[in-house]
Amino acid sequence: MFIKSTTPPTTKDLAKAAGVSRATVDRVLNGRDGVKQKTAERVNAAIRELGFVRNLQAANLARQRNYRFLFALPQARDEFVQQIVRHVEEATESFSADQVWAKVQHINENDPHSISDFLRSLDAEDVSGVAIMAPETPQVRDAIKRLQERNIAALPFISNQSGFEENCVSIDNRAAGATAATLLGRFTHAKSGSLMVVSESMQSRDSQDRRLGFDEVINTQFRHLRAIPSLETYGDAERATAIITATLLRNPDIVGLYIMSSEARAPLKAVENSLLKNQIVTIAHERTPFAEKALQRGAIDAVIAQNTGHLVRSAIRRLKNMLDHRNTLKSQEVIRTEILMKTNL
Amino acid sequence: MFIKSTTPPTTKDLAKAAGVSRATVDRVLNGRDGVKQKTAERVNAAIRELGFVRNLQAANLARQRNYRFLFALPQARDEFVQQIVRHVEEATESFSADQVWAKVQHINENDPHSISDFLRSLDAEDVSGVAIMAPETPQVRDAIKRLQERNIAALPFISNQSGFEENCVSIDNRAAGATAATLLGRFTHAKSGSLMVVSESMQSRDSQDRRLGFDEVINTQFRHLRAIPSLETYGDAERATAIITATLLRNPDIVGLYIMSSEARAPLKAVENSLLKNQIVTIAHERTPFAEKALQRGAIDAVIAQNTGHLVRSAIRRLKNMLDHRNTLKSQEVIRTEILMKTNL
DNA sequence: CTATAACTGATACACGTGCATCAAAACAAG
DNA sequence: CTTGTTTTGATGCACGTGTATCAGTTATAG
Repeated sequence: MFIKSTTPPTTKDLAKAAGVSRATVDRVLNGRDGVKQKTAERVNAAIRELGFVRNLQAANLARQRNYRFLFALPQARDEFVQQIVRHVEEATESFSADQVWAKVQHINENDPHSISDFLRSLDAEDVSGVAIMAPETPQVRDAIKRLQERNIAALPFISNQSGFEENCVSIDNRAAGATAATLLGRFTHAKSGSLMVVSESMQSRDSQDRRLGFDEVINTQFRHLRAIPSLETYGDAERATAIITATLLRNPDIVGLYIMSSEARAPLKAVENSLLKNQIVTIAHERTPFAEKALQRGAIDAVIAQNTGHLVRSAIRRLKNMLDHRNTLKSQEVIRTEILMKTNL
Repeated sequence: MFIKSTTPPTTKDLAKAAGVSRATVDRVLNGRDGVKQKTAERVNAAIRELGFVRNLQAANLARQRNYRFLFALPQARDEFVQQIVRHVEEATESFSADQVWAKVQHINENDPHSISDFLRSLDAEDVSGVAIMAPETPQVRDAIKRLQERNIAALPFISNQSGFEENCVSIDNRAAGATAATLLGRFTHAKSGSLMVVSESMQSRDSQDRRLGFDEVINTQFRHLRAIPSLETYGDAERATAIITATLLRNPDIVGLYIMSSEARAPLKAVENSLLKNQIVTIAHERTPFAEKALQRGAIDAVIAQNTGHLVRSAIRRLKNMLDHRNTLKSQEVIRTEILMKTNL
């Protein structure tokens, strides 16, 4: 149990223990200069000895710190983005008592130049940190680095930005693809057959990674199955219907479908209209309201997803930790690749 | 974006807006009496108008509040409990700057009387809240209620306690069982066969719920499979080996194994020593180091698990919210039934 | 040994809220 | 109207830390 009524040590206690004044303790704690090394060491020794931990509440109160975060999200308002928006709003409500606010700002994810301009326009007075969801480009990568120089915390969000592996909220897309492949392979009972892969675009690194993980598993563990080249919908429902219907006709041996993009509506409809609908095992991405319903009625067999709420809160915590100069608890912030079925919604 | 340099409204602003003094605002905010209804309403109107949110940091500082939480866990030191202990320690580290500490206290989970005694012995000066992991009994249920009366937050943790559905960190065991069944059913390619279910004990409600969900799915969706009665190990490795080996011999058509208890070691060994080892699809529970290794080498096909770290942090947040009188964000605290495979560890 | 620089201490106020006390004002009952 | 009660205001200190100023103390260089 806890030792009865012990209050945690304060800077006052520190000063007494180290035999210095509170002013000196303050200089050491906040890295101001003008302190002899020997004195600083005495203070640090006292910190270790007493197990002193700075009271963040009091510190933030004193320096009037508050946390204003921006989520820079794609303009495309697909269900996945909408989910994120919703969770940002939810989070801002539950965090407001802790002086944390978050807002969404839509950006043109395909115009790196405008993103970079936008990020440059931010003022540390207005926003303390930004979570950026945009494809990887040199401009954006640079802009992020420059933000950090101006004391604005910046965090690649969901989309990968190489060079920030250690400090970003991202998804292991390769694992996601591999998981989808495993499920497809094991759910399918056919002796042989083809697997259809549908994506919005294979340009993005996310899609490429997913496909990579997918092929890896199919080619090594399910050699009786054959993954055909990815179909690209370009976010166009009509095009999606057309190419999928055509592919189904051309490959009557299709036994599985992997929908990599978050918009599953059109691809699924095309399959459901075909004759094969009950014999095709379907795996989709992202937990959207549509995907949930499809799971319920059995049109989709499993969904690979990230917990969007968790993604958002994780980003907020990471941004906050960056500003507080404390290191993030790794295990807390690992974003799990979730598998959802009808039974564990 | 945020409005440039706006500071959130304070009680002072509230007082001015409502045309009363800070003392009156204080009386309203903290529910002290001696305020005319009409005045209180003026203050509340101002709160709504300004969007005032009490600064918890400042409030906690003023009232010297800190959060000391206790996790009352079973004495049995199986891998699952050990995981929880580890995460409690980890959490206490990352939360200490926010004046939150957590400790573990092992209790005899099978002696409701001693648990109740223990809970009664707690003093609000020492501990602000308790998360209790113990089987449901009237004594424990009562003790929890009495704790709350003494201003100690109490939270049924993982084990179900009926009557606290709305306010506990728990697992949907029925969904877990159903998910296991679905996976077993779909992973198994045999035309017919038996499924073996192994549990530590079928006494606990958790086990019963899991079995219920399991049977429900098998009996409706996989009628070519037959779930045989649960085998109980009573936590005894030798006994486990013996009964499982015997069952395997008696039922040569076994194609699937569902290990419901968190200790998968003995059951798995028994199966691996048998002749059928490669033909049996195995689903286990809880992400323990052993289970992870077994997944890697293919001895277990999937694991149904809760994210222990998330469980612990969720409990801490809930306890804190109870004391702060704010309501918990539902979506944040839903504990997902996770499916783990080799590819998404 | 002085003159200067580098360090340290003392002191005060701020942040937003909780809490307590006492006086002043408004109201109700007789 | 007086008396007593209820409601309100004014004021002050506390919590733990950040920040600033100025005086006082050492150390260092010349």
